[in-house]
Amino acid sequence: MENKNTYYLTTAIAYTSGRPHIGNTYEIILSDAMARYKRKKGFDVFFQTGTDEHGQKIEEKAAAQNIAPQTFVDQVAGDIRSNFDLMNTSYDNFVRTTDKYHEQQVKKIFKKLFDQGDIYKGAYEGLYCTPCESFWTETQLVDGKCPDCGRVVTKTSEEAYFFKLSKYADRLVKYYDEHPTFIQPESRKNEMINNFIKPGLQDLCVSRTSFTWGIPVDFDPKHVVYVWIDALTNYITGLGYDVDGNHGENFNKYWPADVHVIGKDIVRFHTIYWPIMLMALEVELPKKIFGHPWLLIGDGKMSKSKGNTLYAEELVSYFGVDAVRYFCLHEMPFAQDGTLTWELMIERINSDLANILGNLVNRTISMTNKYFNGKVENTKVNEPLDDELIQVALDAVRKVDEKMEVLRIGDAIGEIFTVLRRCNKYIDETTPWVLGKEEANHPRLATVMYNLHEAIRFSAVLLDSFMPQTATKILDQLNTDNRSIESLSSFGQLNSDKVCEKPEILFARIDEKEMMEKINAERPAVVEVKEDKVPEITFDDFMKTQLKVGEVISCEKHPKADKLLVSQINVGNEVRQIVSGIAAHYTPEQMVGRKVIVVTNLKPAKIRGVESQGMVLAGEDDTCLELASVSNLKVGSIVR
RNA sequence: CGCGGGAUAGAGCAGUUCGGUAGCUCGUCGGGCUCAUAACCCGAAGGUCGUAGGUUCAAAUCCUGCUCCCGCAACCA
Repeated sequence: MENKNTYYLTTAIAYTSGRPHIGNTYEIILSDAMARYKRKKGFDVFFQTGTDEHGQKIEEKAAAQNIAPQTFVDQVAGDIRSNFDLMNTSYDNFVRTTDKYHEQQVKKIFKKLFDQGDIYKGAYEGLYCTPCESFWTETQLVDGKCPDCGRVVTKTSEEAYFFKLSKYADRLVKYYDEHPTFIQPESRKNEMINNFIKPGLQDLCVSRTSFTWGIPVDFDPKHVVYVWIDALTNYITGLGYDVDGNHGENFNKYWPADVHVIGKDIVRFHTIYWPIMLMALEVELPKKIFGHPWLLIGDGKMSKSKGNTLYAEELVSYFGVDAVRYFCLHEMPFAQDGTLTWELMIERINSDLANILGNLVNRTISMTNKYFNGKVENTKVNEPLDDELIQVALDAVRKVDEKMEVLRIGDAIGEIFTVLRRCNKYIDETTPWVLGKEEANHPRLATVMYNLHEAIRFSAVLLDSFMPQTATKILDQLNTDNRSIESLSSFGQLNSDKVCEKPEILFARIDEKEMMEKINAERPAVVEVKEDKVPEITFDDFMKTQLKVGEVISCEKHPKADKLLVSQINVGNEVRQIVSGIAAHYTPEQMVGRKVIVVTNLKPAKIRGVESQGMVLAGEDDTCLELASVSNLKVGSIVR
């Protein structure tokens, strides 16, 4: 195998259906740290990211706003790009699946695969509910009927193109075996083999006729290319891949990819579909797929309905870019989902960035100014005590590299902080303020300060891949331009024997209580803005809704759904059966006897097979759900 | 039995592959220091490793059952 000095890494391309939240942003921060580190190590790095801009969802969203899909994705892609830029990420190329060169190649790839027999025209068979225009599988049906409307479904088939995956299954497994680190973390490899490959790979549906916002199939224009071939191929089209072999320079130079960094939810597409596609195209396979974990907010996954979505912009506005980068990179476990809360964020900033890092730089530079007017000089009055500090700094260079090799980014940063902690301890051990009192001790003091500067320089050079702005600030303050990783090969290469600046606070300590008050005061405003967007209705519109007081006579759990309760409710002239999604908050016992407000003229519907004849009113915020209840009104009373 | 992940000190996590004294960071308490951003350094308390069994000289780690949590799916009239 040739020893190439290039390094190609990619993120997954972001779907342009809406504004990217911090979980989406996390992926590019992670990748950026890897890209920067490899560059520092001397690799010729090509770092690609981009946006996935086709599909039904986007077509619908654009239609809802009454704008062209292209206009819609232009806007969102712009938002995503500025989000990435805000985080100071150093991507070399930003691919959009609506880019002309990409669309052209996708068409050609599809044609080639068809011509060579890997793609064939078949029928997408399923159980179709005509009124709902939806396909369902056996298991999705409720009592053999459409889970949406309860009507009878018919076995229908729709014309579609399929990719013969099974043909390549053996080769894929062989590739896994020959490249044991292909899938990271490794646990996901077994998941893929056991769940998808062993049971036999199903042919993959690679075209759609149900929407038009996509790349048309050249030779059969009522089809558009479905997401797999469209999106995954960006990794090669972005480099200038050409089906006919007239590749761009970048493709010849950088392919195969060294690593695709992706979310753990799409590991399957990248470790099965994508390699098989490449085999069919006779293109080399990527070397590694890293399925990173998710960044969770508080207890659960981010969701707009919970109101716990966090955006990078917002976090940056409170804490700054590097603090957010630090948190994402350091606090995320390798294989397990990580948690982000405001409190944890503040805790890490105070403890790690302000106390250990910022304060160290500050106190060191202050002392240099105080004792030597900013002059740094290695007087080489060494004591055995110094050796440990020096060793820790040297070890860190190797350890960071080892951790980065196995994609343990959080652990790599931890190694840098070990050096910083050791520096603080070294100050305590050498007590510069005591040495400073006697002129005779100044040569020793100068060495102590030199060692400190040098150890800090080590840390800053290593930190540069993770917190570039901070690293630059530190090195500027140290007034050194010796910033290469090579300059860490031995201790003592600090070339700033001249001066250093007055210390500047790198990270201010945050008063948690104050900050939380500020955040809480500012954030609910966001929710209110959203509500303003709900269109006005007239009085007549409102009066179309009939609301009555009803009393719950009996209540039980829905037999086929965890979140639902089925209540029998007396609304005066009759008893209604109503299904409500409140099982997480109320037990059936708590429901019985309660007087609630019921929408009585709502069109009945089947929910998970049980008929619901109305709706019980309830309110919800981010922490609780509560029924709207009355106590004195008679059953059957009209509510307005 | 729909699929998958998880349960380790008050909080966030490592350790589980390949059994051998239960670890890190934050927080708490006590002490030291004063160069520094009420920062730094030292020390202490705090865990029957979800639960019940099994294998073993030895189990957080391997095996089996169970409970609870979380995602996906379904669904929120």
